[in-house]
Amino acid sequence: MKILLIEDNRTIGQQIVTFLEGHQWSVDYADTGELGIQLAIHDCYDLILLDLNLPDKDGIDVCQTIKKQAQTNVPILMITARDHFDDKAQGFYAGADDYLTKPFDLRELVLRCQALSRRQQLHLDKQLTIGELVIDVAMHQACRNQIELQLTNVGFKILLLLAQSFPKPVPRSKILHTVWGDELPDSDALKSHIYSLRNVLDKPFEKPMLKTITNVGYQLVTSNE
Amino acid sequence: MKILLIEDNRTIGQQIVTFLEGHQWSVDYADTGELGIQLAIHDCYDLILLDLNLPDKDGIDVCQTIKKQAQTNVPILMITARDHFDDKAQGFYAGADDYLTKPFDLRELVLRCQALSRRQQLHLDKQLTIGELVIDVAMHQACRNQIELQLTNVGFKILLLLAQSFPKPVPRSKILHTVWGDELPDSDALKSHIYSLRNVLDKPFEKPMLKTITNVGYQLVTSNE
DNA sequence: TGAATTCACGCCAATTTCACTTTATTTCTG
DNA sequence: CAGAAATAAAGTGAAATTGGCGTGAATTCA
Repeated sequence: MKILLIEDNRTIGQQIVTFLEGHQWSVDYADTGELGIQLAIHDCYDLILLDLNLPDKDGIDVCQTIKKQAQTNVPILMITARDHFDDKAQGFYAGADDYLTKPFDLRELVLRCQALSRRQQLHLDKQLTIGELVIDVAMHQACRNQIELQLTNVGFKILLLLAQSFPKPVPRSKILHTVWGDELPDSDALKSHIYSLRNVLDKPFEKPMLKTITNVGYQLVTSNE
Repeated sequence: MKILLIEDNRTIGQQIVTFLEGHQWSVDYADTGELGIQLAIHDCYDLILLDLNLPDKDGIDVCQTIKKQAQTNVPILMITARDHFDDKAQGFYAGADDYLTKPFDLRELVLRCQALSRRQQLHLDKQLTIGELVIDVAMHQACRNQIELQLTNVGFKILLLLAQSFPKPVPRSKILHTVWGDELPDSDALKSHIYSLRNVLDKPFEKPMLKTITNVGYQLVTSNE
């Protein structure tokens, strides 16, 4: 899971980052609202932790801007010392998905992060069916028309991501992050993987399912289009 | 919104039901875990409020059973007096989407209900509708009269901007800036893109939607004008 | 040794440019 | 104050250009 933490207090920020990284999550850290917005819009995160009390910008504005401009529907968990009803109301109206008041138990933060991300990726251990394509996550296996696809590891990851986002297209950057995490390959390896994925997913069949959206990314489509 | 409340204490239950119904939500009420499970499985709710302290069954079990057997992936908000971390952890591991400890402000319950249902709704795509034109940002797709428009990347950007500003006209300079940023094309490329945008958006249809405002820019219009 | 990655080449669609036509707006003149 | 002429703005469509992406072989990695 890839998380963005927006928090001006570096001591608290570091503490949270350390704790979350202990859970095998990759955490980016922004100490100003402006930086937070930039990162949120240009990268793809699974979750954003937002402290409302920022020096340069109002946290509520930051939340609204991100919700409006981010490419994906990323959940936002607000962290703040303010615990009056009006503050919470303002936060939720601005689009927050959860609201935690300081001081809090770091372990509870983790629980709520998990709950939010779980909701995002609902169908993780079930069987996914997209048209004539069936993906079994647990079995690490995919079939099209009952014929098993001979996928490589990366190929499977890409296909799974595309299937989970179906019918929405997945931006290139999102695929890169999901497959390679923070350490992106130097050159464009994704292209080659898409190519070989097409060889097993599309080549042997009538109609292609993997569609390119120029300048954006890729998308799974079913025959009726 | 259709909500199921599972709560054994009838006084508290009635209080919550009344308050939620005041928000124009329809609330079903179950005072035992068994009844709650039955209702949750056979009806479709947008949200389930579950008190953990039930007489006949453990609330955690109820939560797990519902998550497992319900047809839809309905969000569950747990309500309980238990405030310890272990309790919360148990609740979240059982699949809870949010966790509220008694006593709580009923208005906060409403906020959290809204946040949960909103997140659920977001999975359905947000669409912009202007007259007979429908734009789906996530799908990167636009339809007029149910007919998909074959837009280029730039064409889509322009149309989206026009739609977002509807019914106001958008000045040329704004379009240029949105599509090309700071590095504007040397000659007047926008003219050509408007031309080709008209070819797909207006040509195949009865009435044009893309109107020129001389010396200013362009504007989307609906037929009744 | 098979999978992952890099690289170079080439195609093609999207974009840009340009020359020309049409339409709108202003200015000029009887 | 017409109505014509001049000027500016926008539309049209084809040709030129670019950049993104597909392709498959070569290379590295694990």
